[in-house]
Amino acid sequence: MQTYAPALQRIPLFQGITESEIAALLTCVGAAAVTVAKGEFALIAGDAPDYVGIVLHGQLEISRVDADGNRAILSKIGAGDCFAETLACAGIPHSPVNVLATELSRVVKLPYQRILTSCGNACAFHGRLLSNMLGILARKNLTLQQRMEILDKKTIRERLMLYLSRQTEQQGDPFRAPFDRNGLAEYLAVDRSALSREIGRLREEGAIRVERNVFSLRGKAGQ
Amino acid sequence: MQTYAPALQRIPLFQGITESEIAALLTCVGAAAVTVAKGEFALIAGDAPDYVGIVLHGQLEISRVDADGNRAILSKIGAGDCFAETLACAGIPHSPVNVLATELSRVVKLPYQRILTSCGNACAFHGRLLSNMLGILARKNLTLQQRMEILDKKTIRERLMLYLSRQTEQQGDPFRAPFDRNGLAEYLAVDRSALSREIGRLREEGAIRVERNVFSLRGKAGQ
DNA sequence: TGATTTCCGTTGCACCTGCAACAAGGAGGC
DNA sequence: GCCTCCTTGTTGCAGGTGCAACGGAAATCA
Repeated sequence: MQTYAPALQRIPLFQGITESEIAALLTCVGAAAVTVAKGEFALIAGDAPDYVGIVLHGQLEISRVDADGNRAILSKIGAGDCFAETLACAGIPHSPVNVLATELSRVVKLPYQRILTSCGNACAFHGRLLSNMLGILARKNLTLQQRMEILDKKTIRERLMLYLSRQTEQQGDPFRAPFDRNGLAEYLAVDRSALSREIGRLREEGAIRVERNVFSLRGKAGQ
Repeated sequence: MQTYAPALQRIPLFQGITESEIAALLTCVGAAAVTVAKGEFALIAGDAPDYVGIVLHGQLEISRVDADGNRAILSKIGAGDCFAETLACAGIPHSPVNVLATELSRVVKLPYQRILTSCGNACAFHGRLLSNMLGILARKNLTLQQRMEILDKKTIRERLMLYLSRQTEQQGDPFRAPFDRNGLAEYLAVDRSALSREIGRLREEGAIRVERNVFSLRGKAGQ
């Protein structure tokens, strides 16, 4: 039945928990696996997100519907990703988002209340689950915060330079960005061509060096 | 000694826990209260944020120092606010930020590891503490996400309209914004005068109605 | 009441940036 | 090789926006 325990072993939520412990945990919290056909919803706006969702396989998109009926896709998730965990933890009674399967998918739902209330059994890994959960939320928090600092800047140059200096701090000086130009432009929330233009200017001024997605803050002279 | 338990009762981290339980909890996790003089640091960049900080009284500012030495103030916190909780939960070994007291302050530090490992005593409220913690992180997450959606928009008009429609969804139609113009401009990350200009245009077009910080999406005709 | 400060709207101006279109180079498929 | 698709750089243009400055209205306070 719970043949999906092995697959879960690698995702952040279950890090540090052995396969057999995961299996025990799943029955302990009353995990339920469901299949979601393409075009169907794993979670509908308005429903209570009282569980943590995990994608076993497939592809789903998280979207929000405006009052005007416009649908905005917030993100896409695949195997190993979680969903609804923030809503569940925040205790939001009605989901503001939809989770729609764009292909045949299978997801597990862990009832949030039973994640919280540690079972009577002496399952120490239950504590680990909570710890992992806190870690996931906190790291997502830091990620959001980091991008927000960038989006607070008003010019492309400021956003780019802040991004570059942050990355340089973390990865050392010549560093490889995990984006192509399009991705970087999206991350900085600016137009791609305008970004290219600004990169060109900075390069010409000798402030940065660029080759494909490898950046260096050392000017030409500095080598 | 732990005369500060009553003050803690009202902050989100301890919601649903009685005063006496809080006192027990504090000794249980080994909470330590420290006084921080004006100009001193409660947390220095590079140090291990292995605790959750709570401000009992006073005022502190969280700042980040660039490689160039420029200091950027990220936020200010006061009585009842928490700090370092995200870093602790994320397991960040070295704090990227400073927490500086701008006036004589007193803070409590709860060792994170001991928050996680529930004490041997049957303290059920320990679970509540974890639940509260998850709630805090998750809500902060949603707050960040919400603003991020706004900052993703490229024009003032789009940002403002998105903000207004979100607020209208939550508060009903004529709603009072918790900002003055300056604050709203900061939240939307745009220039104040440019925001005023755009508000003027929208009003003239009949798309919105505004009086001070009360907004309505119903056009003039709609009443 | 009068003075001071804060908040808000307005405007002129420069310029940054989004947008669209195009070209060059590279990667991969047949 | 040849073709196609993807990525990146470039450019003209229009318009949105930051910036600075000013003036009036409202609020706070003595």
